[in-house]
Amino acid sequence: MIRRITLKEIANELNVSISTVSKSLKDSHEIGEETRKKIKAFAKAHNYRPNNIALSLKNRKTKTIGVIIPEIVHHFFSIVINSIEKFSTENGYNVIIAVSNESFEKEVLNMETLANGHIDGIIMSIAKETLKKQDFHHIKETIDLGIPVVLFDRVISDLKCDKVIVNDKQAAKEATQTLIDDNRKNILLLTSEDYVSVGNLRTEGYLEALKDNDIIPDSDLIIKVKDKKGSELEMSHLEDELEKVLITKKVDAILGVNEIYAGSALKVLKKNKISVPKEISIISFTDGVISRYSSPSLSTISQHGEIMGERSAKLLINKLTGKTESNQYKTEIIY
Amino acid sequence: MIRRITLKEIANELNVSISTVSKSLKDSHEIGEETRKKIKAFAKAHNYRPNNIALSLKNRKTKTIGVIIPEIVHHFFSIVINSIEKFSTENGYNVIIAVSNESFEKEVLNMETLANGHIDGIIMSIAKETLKKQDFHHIKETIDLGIPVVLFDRVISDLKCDKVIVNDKQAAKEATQTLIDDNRKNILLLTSEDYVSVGNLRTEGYLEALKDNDIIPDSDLIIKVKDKKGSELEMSHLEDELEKVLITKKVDAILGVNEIYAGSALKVLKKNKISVPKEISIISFTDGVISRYSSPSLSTISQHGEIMGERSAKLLINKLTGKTESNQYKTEIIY
DNA sequence: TAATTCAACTATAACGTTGTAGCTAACAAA
DNA sequence: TTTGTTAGCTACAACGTTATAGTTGAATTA
Repeated sequence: MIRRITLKEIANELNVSISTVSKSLKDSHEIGEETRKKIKAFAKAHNYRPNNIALSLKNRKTKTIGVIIPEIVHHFFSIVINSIEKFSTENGYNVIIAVSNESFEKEVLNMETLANGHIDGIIMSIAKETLKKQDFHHIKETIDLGIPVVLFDRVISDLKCDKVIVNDKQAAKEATQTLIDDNRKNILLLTSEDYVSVGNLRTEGYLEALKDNDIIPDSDLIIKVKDKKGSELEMSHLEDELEKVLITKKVDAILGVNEIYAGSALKVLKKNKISVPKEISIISFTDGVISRYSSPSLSTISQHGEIMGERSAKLLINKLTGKTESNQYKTEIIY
Repeated sequence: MIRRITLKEIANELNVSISTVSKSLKDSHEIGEETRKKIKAFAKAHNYRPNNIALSLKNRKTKTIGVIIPEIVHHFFSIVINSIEKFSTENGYNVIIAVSNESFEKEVLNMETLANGHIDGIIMSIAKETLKKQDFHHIKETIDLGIPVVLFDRVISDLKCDKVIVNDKQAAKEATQTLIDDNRKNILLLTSEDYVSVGNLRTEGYLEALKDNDIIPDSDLIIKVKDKKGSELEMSHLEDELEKVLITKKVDAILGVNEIYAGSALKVLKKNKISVPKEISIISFTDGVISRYSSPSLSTISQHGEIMGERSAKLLINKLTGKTESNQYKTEIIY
């Protein structure tokens, strides 16, 4: 086991001062060429690497970005992380991951840990429970400490930070319009509870499209899926409810606010031998793999995970490198 | 913006020395109770948090684990990461993510960055290209620096580190046996090229099971999928080949070494109106979501991503905390 | 010859901690 | 009175780095 060599050790070995070594390695002209060469050769031979922790302490910069996401085993979020990681690495930043598991408490804890630790800034998507509670003190405090934050996808508006969102309302509206244009007017909406802003916006878009086409929304056709962490149970519940609606109501299209819901719908339709998309057409927000392997394919509305990750990372890194004013906040909308 | 308060600042405010503050906050009995109380109250009021970077420098410990994986948008790996993150957080460690994208060069780079940076140890799964090259100098060097490494899933045996693997050979053998017991003796194997140890072991298991049952392996029934990064192309190539075999050969079962291959197979079978599992049964190694939403469901062999992640993290943290000898290496096999 | 300049280096402080050793005043023991 | 003990504090070094402000000795200038 070979411990990494330090400037001090090099200095001792070569009988010069630490400063001389430091400056030589930085090719400072304060140091004579001969000495410089000798020191650089020695450092190279001993595979010298500066200690990044010491540098972090000195520069008050860690070159590391913290990412807090609600889930990691989730196609959309894993795409975003991948994209954040890619862009960050290209720009000399490391990425630390923290998972809130949709829990408020865990999110607060994650935030604390990151804010006290080895990171320069945070990219996050807010947990469902946090959105429900509407308690964002932890985010505010982090921002107050001078740690830049970028929110993506699940965002709240009154925080002093950059944001990256999909124009969910517009996208849902357009999707709904597509269905209507296809002469499908009995559109079942599978959405989440109201406190999830994304689901909410998509519902708004859906409603707006109906209104534009003078269709009166039928509340029986809007299923708000209750979020019971256990998800398995949640899904079977959704499936039951769905089956009920399909019997009592005429439905010729389904709009799902995420791929899990749409996947469940597909399953129910198959079970009931309803042909897709002939009898019922499904459109879903997704970035998932599911649709790729289910037949028939679902029409999908991309959530642009990749763009989202890159934009978020770019916004944060621009703040960190001083390329954008630290007191000016942008909201990027991805169409 | 409020900068975090330091010991020095507290000391100045209260007209005591830095040592006194440090000791008070650690409840040292060297300091009088009154002074201690006063300092603790002041620190609390000003929300004092120790600077973890300074501590890292002093203690030569960062309480951070680096993870290098070939891909992140991948169900198996995302499960492993999730599990690593969970276990690590519970034990006071942060997790830094690096993605090799199956590239040797990127893996070496990742390794370098991590080894110079804010981490105490590394958990990794080796990139395909690295396995192909059989060049592991970067891993060796990291280990030589005294940074403990844990390998999972894609492992090579002659490195001085802990390893966590699935008993792939055994699992494949058992799966194959199941098929044979079901009176399916014309089993098509969809596997990867030989340098991927996992695929290789599974192939071995497959062959062994055939041998045990006195079935002579038919090389036409073993499709080794060439890995062309682009994956889309790769898949359509696989599908073509598969279709060809299905025409020329009798096949009553398919064993896929991963879920992507199995998914493709399923697609082809559907396209050709071959009923699954009546005419052809599919068994696949996977942890994926795909099978959950494809009908009929694939029989799957779990890769135990969760257990794998946890075991890896546990092995590493045990090394880091000195619970296990630093020069003793374990290989854990998950059945 | 004395003052000036300059190249080539070194010393020091600082980033925020902590542990060890050292100091001081008060009191007890001899 | 002198010595010893102790409580309660402070000073200092160290972790590894860099930027700023010195310090040399030799060559150049007046």
